[in-house]
Amino acid sequence: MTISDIARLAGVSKSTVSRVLTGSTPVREVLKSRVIKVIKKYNYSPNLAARSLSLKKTGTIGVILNLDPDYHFQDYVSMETLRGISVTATTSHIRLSIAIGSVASILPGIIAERSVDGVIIMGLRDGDIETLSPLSSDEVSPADTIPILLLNYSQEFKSYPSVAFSHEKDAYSLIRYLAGKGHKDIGIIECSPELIYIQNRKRGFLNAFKNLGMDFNDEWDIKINKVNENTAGKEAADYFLALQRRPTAIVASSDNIALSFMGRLLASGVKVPEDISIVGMDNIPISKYVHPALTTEVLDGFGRGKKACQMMCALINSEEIDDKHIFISSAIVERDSLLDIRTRKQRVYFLREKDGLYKG
Amino acid sequence: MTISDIARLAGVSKSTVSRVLTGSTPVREVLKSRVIKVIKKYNYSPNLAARSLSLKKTGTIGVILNLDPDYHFQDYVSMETLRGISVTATTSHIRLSIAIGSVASILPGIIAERSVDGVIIMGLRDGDIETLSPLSSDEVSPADTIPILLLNYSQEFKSYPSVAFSHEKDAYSLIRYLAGKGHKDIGIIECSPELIYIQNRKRGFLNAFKNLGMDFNDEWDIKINKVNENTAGKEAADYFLALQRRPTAIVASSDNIALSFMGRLLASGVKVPEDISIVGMDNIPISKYVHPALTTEVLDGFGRGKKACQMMCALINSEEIDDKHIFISSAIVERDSLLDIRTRKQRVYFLREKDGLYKG
DNA sequence: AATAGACTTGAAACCGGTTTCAAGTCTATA
DNA sequence: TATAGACTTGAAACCGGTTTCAAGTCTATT
Repeated sequence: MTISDIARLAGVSKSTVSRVLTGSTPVREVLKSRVIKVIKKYNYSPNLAARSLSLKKTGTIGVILNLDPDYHFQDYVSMETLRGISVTATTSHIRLSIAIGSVASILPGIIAERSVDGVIIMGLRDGDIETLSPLSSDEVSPADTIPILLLNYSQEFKSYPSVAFSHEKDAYSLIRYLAGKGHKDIGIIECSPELIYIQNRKRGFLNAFKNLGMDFNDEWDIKINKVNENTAGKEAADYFLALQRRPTAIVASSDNIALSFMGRLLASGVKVPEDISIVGMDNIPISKYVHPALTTEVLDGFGRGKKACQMMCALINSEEIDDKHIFISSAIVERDSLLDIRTRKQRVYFLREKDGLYKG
Repeated sequence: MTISDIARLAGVSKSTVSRVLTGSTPVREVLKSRVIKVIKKYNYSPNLAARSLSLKKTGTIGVILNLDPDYHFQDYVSMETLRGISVTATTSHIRLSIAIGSVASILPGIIAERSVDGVIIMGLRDGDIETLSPLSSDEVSPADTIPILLLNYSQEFKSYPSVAFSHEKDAYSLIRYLAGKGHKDIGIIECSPELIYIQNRKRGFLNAFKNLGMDFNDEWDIKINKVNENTAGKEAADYFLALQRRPTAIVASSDNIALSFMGRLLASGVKVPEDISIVGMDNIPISKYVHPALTTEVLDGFGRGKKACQMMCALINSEEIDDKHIFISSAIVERDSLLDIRTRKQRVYFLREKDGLYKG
């Protein structure tokens, strides 16, 4: 079923059918309704390839998950982001093309073949900047390139628009929050310290320590280069268990690390939160239901995806955008794995349905 | 940069450039190398829309995640499946277009606009069959439709090819395995009993009980209609805690349920596995690292995705396929949440790196 | 040396839409 | 009633590829 078939069946030219479809030019009511009837009858929808070719627009957004494709997704927040993008795209009748793998291997191809109108990149790393730069150099005419939107922010990438979590600010708030609960001795688990967001968080932590007049003990900052977050938690636990003097609270760079860290501590007879408080990040669903329930930072992945999709649509339509860089700030949800060491009271959380959020 | 530009720059006709690109017809070496040089120089790649229009093939596979888009992804295995599809597609130079939402609202559109060469549907439900059937009726000419591949299997859908887990057989094996550990009193948590795979599992369970001469106690079969698996676990725990006589082992329909169920039991002072053994399903990464480590059924999501992508490619190319229905069987990984009640010995698992698998 | 057959190549048609352009129709005004 | 201007519509060009078809060139055989 093509536009010519519809035209023939409705007794008009294909130009007229096209005008009815796009609404670009008014069509007499009598013809219009005749065309619509035929379209409905045969459930006709214009061929995407033909339309894209003519309009020089594909109606598709590309999403690159810049991950090692050989490893599991373990990343709840990324999946929530994807869901946010998808739901928003669907309501705008925009298609989504996704690819998992390195930006370097994926991006040049999709730009050359013009299969999408814009690209959203998740999880860009420092080294990947070299892949992007030739695309925005002076040699390339603007017509030969497409908008690129990043889902993380760094100084190095700041020429590209972004929708990212405000990790630095959030990390600062978290330390202030813990200090408010009486914690002065705070440890940090940094998993994959080469990741940009881990570095941003680190800056926030250090700033908070400095401004709050707290010591930052290097011995309590463990860096783990592990893709598998679960063994990272175990490794970190073994490290802290071996120390003479331990922090009263430990901040992990994800809930997965926090949970496996906590599992290992519990198995070793350490009491959480009585001996050590634990704070995670991500608010993965299970974190609310483990025992003790995990105190964690809530990252609104869905919101990030939604904003990203909206911003990408604006970029594609060359609309004015207010902010080139949008930041999504986190909240802290306090559950049982955190002890207030001034009162030595732990919250009894497990049965509650609703989380009380603290926005820093 | 278009094919005509390349042709002009190389001093040949665009037919010749096309022949160099597709390899459809031999081209003299001298011209060929001239064309290739120009293509390389300008990093040219044919426009996807134009190519699709001409070839009547998009080189794209559609994936529909038939989920309520308003709810979180919580499904590790589905994400692993997506990863399997993606990795396999990428190596075959095939694009992936994904959509999250109901089949009914998504499928007719993508078929009408011909934006993909085939569709893989995840999580089809019983009611959705009505959306599919008009597409395969006699009224529709074969040229107007595209291959559809399902990622779950049911009697009702069996006219469609599928790549699915062998839930019925696996459930049977699991009961036999538990019986081998001395468990005669086994409970079941069925979350969302309207789902096809839950029904398939149920059949396997019942068959096993019957064939092994074990009683199936209806009181120990709790059905929970909850989208949120975590509250489901809590609810199930409350139910079993209130019973006079409890089973010695409980099988949950996912790790998430098992973990929140276990969390609730532990918080109530019940010992796992001494009082109750727990078995999950999915083998989500964290299940290996909680305390006690969860015994669970391993579903090879990645493998399912890989097979699905391969099968879809075969369907698109109208190749002969050996089996219309491919089944991926699970394995059991035994960790600490399961007690052998003949010896009353629990395995000490937590520190082990490698899982010992049992294939039923 | 003539000719059949294989090989190579470019022109033109085609895929299915959108849009420009020009022609035809209708209405309003002088 | 003649004519300007607005409105409606179809023909044709175009988007950027692939493929058919026919013509030209080259080699091999008689």
